[in-house]
Amino acid sequence: MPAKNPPVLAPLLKKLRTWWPLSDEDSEAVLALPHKLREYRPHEYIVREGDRTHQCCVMLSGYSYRHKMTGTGARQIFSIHMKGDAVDLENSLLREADHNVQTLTKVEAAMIPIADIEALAHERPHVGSAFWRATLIDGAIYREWTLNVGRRDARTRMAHMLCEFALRLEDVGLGESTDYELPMTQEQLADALGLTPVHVNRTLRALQAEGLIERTQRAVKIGGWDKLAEVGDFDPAYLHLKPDAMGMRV
Amino acid sequence: MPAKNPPVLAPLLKKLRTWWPLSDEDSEAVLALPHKLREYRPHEYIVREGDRTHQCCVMLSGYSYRHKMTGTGARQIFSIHMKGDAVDLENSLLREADHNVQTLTKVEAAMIPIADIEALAHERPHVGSAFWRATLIDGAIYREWTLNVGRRDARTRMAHMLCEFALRLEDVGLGESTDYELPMTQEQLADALGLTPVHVNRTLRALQAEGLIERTQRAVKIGGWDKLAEVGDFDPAYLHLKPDAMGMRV
DNA sequence: CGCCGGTTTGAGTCCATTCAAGAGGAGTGG
DNA sequence: CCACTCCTCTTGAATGGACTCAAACCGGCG
Repeated sequence: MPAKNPPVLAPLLKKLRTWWPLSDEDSEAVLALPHKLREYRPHEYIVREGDRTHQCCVMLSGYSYRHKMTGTGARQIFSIHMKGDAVDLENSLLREADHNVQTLTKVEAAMIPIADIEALAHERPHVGSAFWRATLIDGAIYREWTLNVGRRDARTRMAHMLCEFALRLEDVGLGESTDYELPMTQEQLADALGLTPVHVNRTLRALQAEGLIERTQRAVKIGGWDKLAEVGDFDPAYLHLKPDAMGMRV
Repeated sequence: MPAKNPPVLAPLLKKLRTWWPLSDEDSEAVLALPHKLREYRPHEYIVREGDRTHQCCVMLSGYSYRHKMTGTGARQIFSIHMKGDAVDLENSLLREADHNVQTLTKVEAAMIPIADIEALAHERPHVGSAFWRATLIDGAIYREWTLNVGRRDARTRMAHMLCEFALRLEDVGLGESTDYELPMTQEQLADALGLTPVHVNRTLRALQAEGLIERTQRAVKIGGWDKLAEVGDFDPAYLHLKPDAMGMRV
């Protein structure tokens, strides 16, 4: 079922172009990647640890997250994914999946056979470079996440993460950097931060009491970006956002 | 100063071949990458946060580590690197370095201009794929590190890390998996594990009291691999080692 | 209306931290 | 060869940030 609608893979292309200038031909080749549309329900697994997947899931709408569990059942979330993210390259390019990817909300996705991505990367080296770079940026985000979990206290950790989400969501055009949707339960926040749900609750409410954030239902409003960034020890350099996007903030 | 000695970049080639079969021509092209030899002293910076590097440092001997500091001066180590690792691809391919790489011991390295690596990846797509995969594996190791720091207690964390080092060192042919050199101070171990040096000391000595490890000077001897792996909740899948290497253990 | 998943709050506990002091080892200089 | 210094390791005691246990509250939904 080859692509008919030109713009379906546009979010992927946008992401790839961030760090590598692609010619019109290269761009069209990306958009022409064969794919099938697929919809996931909330809380559905996209990839499960141990799976051998042969296609890559590019997100078009909704949110998902990457996680893994310890032998005792404790869970750690590594990252949140949104529009434009290719969510299981790491799993399908290596032997077998070493972690899980699960949806947070309903997700619309384009499934691309991994073989076609590889073939395209070989035919068009610039596309290959763009994918490679996207992978490197994911790595940078993982590292910051580790620093956050390993060396910051609960309050700082939480503020930092809220700042990261703000900028990433803004970057892909979802919400303002000071007011965005965040469909995570406190338990999921806890798993992302390496805390317990109870302590997340207290931390959140402390930030709220200070007027740094406002949390209604599943949305976050930031009252005073600069202050929150300071509390969260947040420097967006590691996100490697587009130069012009960088200028807008901090 | 182009390469004359054929085998200088052999460790890099070995690593690249682990996950992608390279033809003889591709292999020779990798070995023929222009490079300069360089030596670093212990504790010297290879890359500093904020640097813009234009060459890639491939380690030939010695150890180095990747780290970043919070605004309050707390440090988190993300990974340890050894023979064959290309240590600053992430930094030189993106705009500017978002973290530091520093030597642990004396290091011999081959410095390759990043432009030559990119050119080779473009000319020879299989080489590009091999580099890409190496990056993906680094990502997998970061994720496990995060899980370790975020969701395991000190004892488990330490055991897990010692297991990881054992297998990785064995894989590159440095020491046995049950007896290896580990030139890290307890303070560095603490920064890697997200603990304090004092608590690392207590944890180490507790493991030793149980007969699980023996630590003399800067070396580790593992007394009972299976037991340590169990204590450390260690499953080597995330390292994505070669299939045949995997069979040897666990 | 009553269930159910998620949130909120309190009280007590514990793992890891902080503070502090001493011991061991390697290197330097007199 | 011995002092002296610096760095790392070791151990004890007290503290504290985050956890556990537990109960109540809330809003959405069948």
